[in-house]
Amino acid sequence: MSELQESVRVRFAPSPTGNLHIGGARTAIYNWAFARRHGGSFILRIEDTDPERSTPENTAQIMRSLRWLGLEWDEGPEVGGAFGPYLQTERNSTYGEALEQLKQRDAVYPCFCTPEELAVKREQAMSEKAYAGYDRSCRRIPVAQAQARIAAGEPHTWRLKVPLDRGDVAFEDEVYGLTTVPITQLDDLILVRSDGTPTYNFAVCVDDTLMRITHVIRGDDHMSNTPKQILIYEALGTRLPSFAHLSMILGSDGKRLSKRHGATSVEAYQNEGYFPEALVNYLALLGWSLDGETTIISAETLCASFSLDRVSKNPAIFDEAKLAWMNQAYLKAMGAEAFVEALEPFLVDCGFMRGKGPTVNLGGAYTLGALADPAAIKADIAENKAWYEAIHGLIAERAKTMTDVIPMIAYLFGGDTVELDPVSMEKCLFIDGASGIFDSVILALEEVCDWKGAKIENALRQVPEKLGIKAKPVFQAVRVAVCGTMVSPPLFESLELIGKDDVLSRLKVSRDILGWRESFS
RNA sequence: GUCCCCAUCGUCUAGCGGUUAGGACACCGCCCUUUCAAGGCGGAGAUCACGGGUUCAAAUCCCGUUGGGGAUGCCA
Repeated sequence: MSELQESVRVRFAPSPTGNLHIGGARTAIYNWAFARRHGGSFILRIEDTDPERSTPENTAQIMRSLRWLGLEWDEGPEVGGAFGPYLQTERNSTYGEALEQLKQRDAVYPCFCTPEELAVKREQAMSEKAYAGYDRSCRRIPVAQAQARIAAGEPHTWRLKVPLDRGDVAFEDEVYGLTTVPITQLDDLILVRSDGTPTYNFAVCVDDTLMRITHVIRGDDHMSNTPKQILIYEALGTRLPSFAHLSMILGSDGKRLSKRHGATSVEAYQNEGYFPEALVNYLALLGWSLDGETTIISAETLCASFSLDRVSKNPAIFDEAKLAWMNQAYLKAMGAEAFVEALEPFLVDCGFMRGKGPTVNLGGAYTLGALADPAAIKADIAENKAWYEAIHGLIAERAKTMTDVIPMIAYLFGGDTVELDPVSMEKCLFIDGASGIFDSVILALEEVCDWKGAKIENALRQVPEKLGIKAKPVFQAVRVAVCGTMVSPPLFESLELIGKDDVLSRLKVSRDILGWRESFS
C-alpha cells in the first residue's frame, strides 16, 4: 500500500432508493473504521441522481440508521463540511463544469443515438458476437456537424472518448490485489444524459476528486465500474484514489440478500430489539477478522485495528443465529441502567404499565400501538428505576433481543392478577393436595416481613419440608400461580418484584380455583 | 456471448511452503439446577471444490476445469 502522505478521506455514498440495508451498513462500518483508524475523515454523500427511485424519506432514514449504529460522519448532509454540498442533486453545476473541462480537452463527444437505437444495436451485437459496448458511431460524426445538430436542439448525451491507443486498464485493489481489464472491454460510456444530469460513473469521479477522497471502499458490485472510472479520472487529469472492494453479503440460501430472507434493513433490526453495538460487531466480523479468534470486539478496538488487508474476498452468508447470540452477549454485558434505557421504547410501544398489565395482548403477542399513555409509562420508569433495573438480572441470560424480553416479563406488570396458561395449570398446578400446599404457601409468605428474594426463598423452602414432599412441585405450582406459566424467569426474584400483596392475591386466585376443582371431584 | 472476481467444518473465519488444519455460531452429550436459560466440561463436524503441475514438502505458489458472483443501462 502506498504511503498515506495526506490525511485519509473516505466516503459512504448510498443512493436513497431504499433504507439502509445490512450490506450498506457494513460498507459504512468499514469506511468509518478505516477513517478512525487513520485519523481521517468519514464523509457521507447521497447519490440521488436517479430521480425515479430516490426519495428524501429514504435519505432521512439512512441517516437515522447510520446514527443509530453510531457511525457519525465528519462531513455530509446536516453536518456540513468544506467540500459540499453532499447531495448529488445539489451539485449539478459542478458536473456541468467538469463536462466543460472534458469538452475543452476533447475527451468527450456528443452522441445522438436514442435509447431505442442503442437497445437494438446491443441486442444484435449480443446475439452475433461478443458484445463489448457502444459501437462509437457518433464518435465519427464531424465536429462541425455535431455542433450544428446540438444547435438545432437535437437531444444528445455526452460520451467519454476512450483513448484508442491506451493499453489495458489495471489497478491495485486493496483487498483483491491486481486487477486488469482489457481496454477492448471498455466502451465510450455515457457521462451526461440527454437531460443534462450526470450518470453514476461520472458523478462519482467528479465528487470523489473534488471531495479529495483518498480511498474508495465500496461494494463488490462496483469492481467492474472501476476501470471505467479510472478512464474518467484520466480524462479529468486528476489523481486516482485507492480502491478497496468488499464482497457481497448473501442470504442463508447463498443468494443475494433480499426481502424473502426476512429482515434486511438496519431499521428492522432496530425494531426487533437488537443493539447497535451488537450489529456493528457482527457486521464488522462478517468479512473482516482481527485475528481469527476474537468474536466480541468493541467499536474502539475496531477503530484502532481495522485494516483493509484483513478483509475477506469471499462473499459471506448472513447468519441470524450468530447475530442473535452476539446480541445476547451484549445484553448480558450491558449495565442494568443501559438496559432500562434500551427497554423503555419497547415498554412504551407495548403499553406495559406496572399494576395495569400489558395494555395490548393479542393472544400472547404484544404489538405496537398501545393504549397506555407513553408519558405515564416513562414517568413510572423514572420513579421506579431500581425496580426496572432488576428486570435485567431476570432476563439477561434468557433473552436474545429486546423483543424476546417483552413476552418474558409481561407477568410482572399484571398487578394482583396474571393470565394463567391452561397447559401449565394442567401440568403443574393441578397436582395432588395442591390446595393444601397453597394454604401453607400463603401462610408462610404472609409471615415474611422483609420482602426480599432470599427471605422469600427461605419461607418457601420450609413448605415442602414441613409437608414432607419434594420442593420442585411446590415451586412449579407457585410459579404457575404467580407467573402464569411453568416457564419463567427466576421465581424468588420475580416474587420480590411483583410485591407481597400482589403475590398473595395471585396465590389466592389459584387456591380458590383449586378449591372449586376439588369440590367438584 | 465477452470480460472481471471468488472457492478451508452447515455458517462466519484463522492459516500466507513443513500445524494432530485453530477459534466462534449452530448441533449432540454430560455436569450444574425449582422451570427456562446461562455457565462449565466434552463430542461430532473440513479427503482445504476438482484435476494437473512446481517443490524434499502445497490448504498455502502456477495452469486448467467445475461451481458461484459481478459487469456488459441515458440504474446506482
